[in-house]
Amino acid sequence: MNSAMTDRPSPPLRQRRADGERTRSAILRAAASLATVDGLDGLSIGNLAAATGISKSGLYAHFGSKQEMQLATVEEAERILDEEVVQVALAAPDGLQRLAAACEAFFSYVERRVFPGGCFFAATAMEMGTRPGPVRDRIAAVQSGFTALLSACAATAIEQHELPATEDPALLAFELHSILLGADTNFILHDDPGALELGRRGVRHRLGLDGPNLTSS
Amino acid sequence: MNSAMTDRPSPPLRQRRADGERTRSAILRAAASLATVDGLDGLSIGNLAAATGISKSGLYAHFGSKQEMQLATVEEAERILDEEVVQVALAAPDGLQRLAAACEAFFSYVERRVFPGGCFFAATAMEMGTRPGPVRDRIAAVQSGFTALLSACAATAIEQHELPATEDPALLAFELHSILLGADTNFILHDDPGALELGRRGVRHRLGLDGPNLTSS
DNA sequence: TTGGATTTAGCACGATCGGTCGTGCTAAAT
DNA sequence: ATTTAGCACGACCGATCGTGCTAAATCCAA
Repeated sequence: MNSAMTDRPSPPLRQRRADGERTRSAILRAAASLATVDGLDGLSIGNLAAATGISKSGLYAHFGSKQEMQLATVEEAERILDEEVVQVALAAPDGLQRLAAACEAFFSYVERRVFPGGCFFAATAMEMGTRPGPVRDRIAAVQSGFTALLSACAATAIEQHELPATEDPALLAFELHSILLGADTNFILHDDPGALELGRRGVRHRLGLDGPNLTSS
Repeated sequence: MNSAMTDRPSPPLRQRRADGERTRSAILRAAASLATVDGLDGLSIGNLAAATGISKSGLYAHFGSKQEMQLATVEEAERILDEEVVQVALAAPDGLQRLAAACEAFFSYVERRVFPGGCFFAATAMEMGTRPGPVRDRIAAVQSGFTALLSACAATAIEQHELPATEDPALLAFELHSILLGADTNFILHDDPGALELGRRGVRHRLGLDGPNLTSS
């Protein structure tokens, strides 16, 4: 219903050159990092140019407008989140273990400062939430996708009787996602690693993994 | 250790006039609302001046700098949060009921769009989290205060045996706060009232209020 | 009623914003 | 070897940023 936004950036419709591709990647990596500190809108063309050692007009050879640049930056962040969190989770067996693995992968990804400002999508979700447009839609889609992943794992875990049948996968996914978001926010706002530990405890508690007889199994 | 920031804004050290106080309040109310949409940094002096019908330099008679204005805006938002959420919670009896009342007051405050961009502090926490300074400190203090309130209620609830003695008040406060934060974020990002309903269910579930025999008591 | 202080507006500043233009340079396709 | 086109540059645009300075309008007290 909304603007279809999966099309590639229009300006360089022809093929790309090897060195151009390299600098483009470097730009996007820097842009994704800077965006978690200054925000997607707060990230200015001039700042990004200075940070990458490229002239402003040089950037416009790669991205025709600021919005295109933001879109490409979100896609880059999506790629990083996928390889840092989603793929790690997918390496674990489906069900409860994958659920726990996904959460732990997220905590680790925040803790290792893959982005200086914490999770890219936590940082940009609130900022862009009130600004309709393709960038917001893209960020919202990533959030939905991640929640859907958690929800699917939860459903499997219930099927496998690793969680009580009374659990609602959607509700559990929401609660876990909230814990990840809360831990990330507190970690950044208070610059306190203890926030991540609290998040880990919250996940374990919610999944029933820290209770009675759980020393090694 | 950090900058002590409880001192009053310096510029209007003399006494204020009645109408000046009124316009100052009007400015701050508009600023707090705009900040939840554009961000505290994204809110520009020019925009605020246009929104309030006051000239840019007129604003500078009230706040000597942008940072002073941000600080005053945060204090205004603090006042609103207090009267919309904290005071409502304090009207309920201490313990589990107050805990539930605090969460419901928060959901209501988001739902009624007291701020157009959802909770002021959720919107600004991530934005300012990476920018050290008195504004960040102030926002962090409010967050800590709210969590402390939840934690205190939880402790009382445990004492009153409304919650199992195995509960950790700090952990419960963190989880509830995360749910509030997650509900607000999803509500804004997806423009979906269902997010608040999910949040309410999450709170009920976490407090053990939706289980077996809870029709009217 | 008048004097003094407080608001507020007008105007202008340097910096930076996103964006365009024309121009070379160089890697790749021919 | 020559053409082609992606890539990057410096200069520059109008607009807006935060921030001053100054003068006029306005209210309060004596």
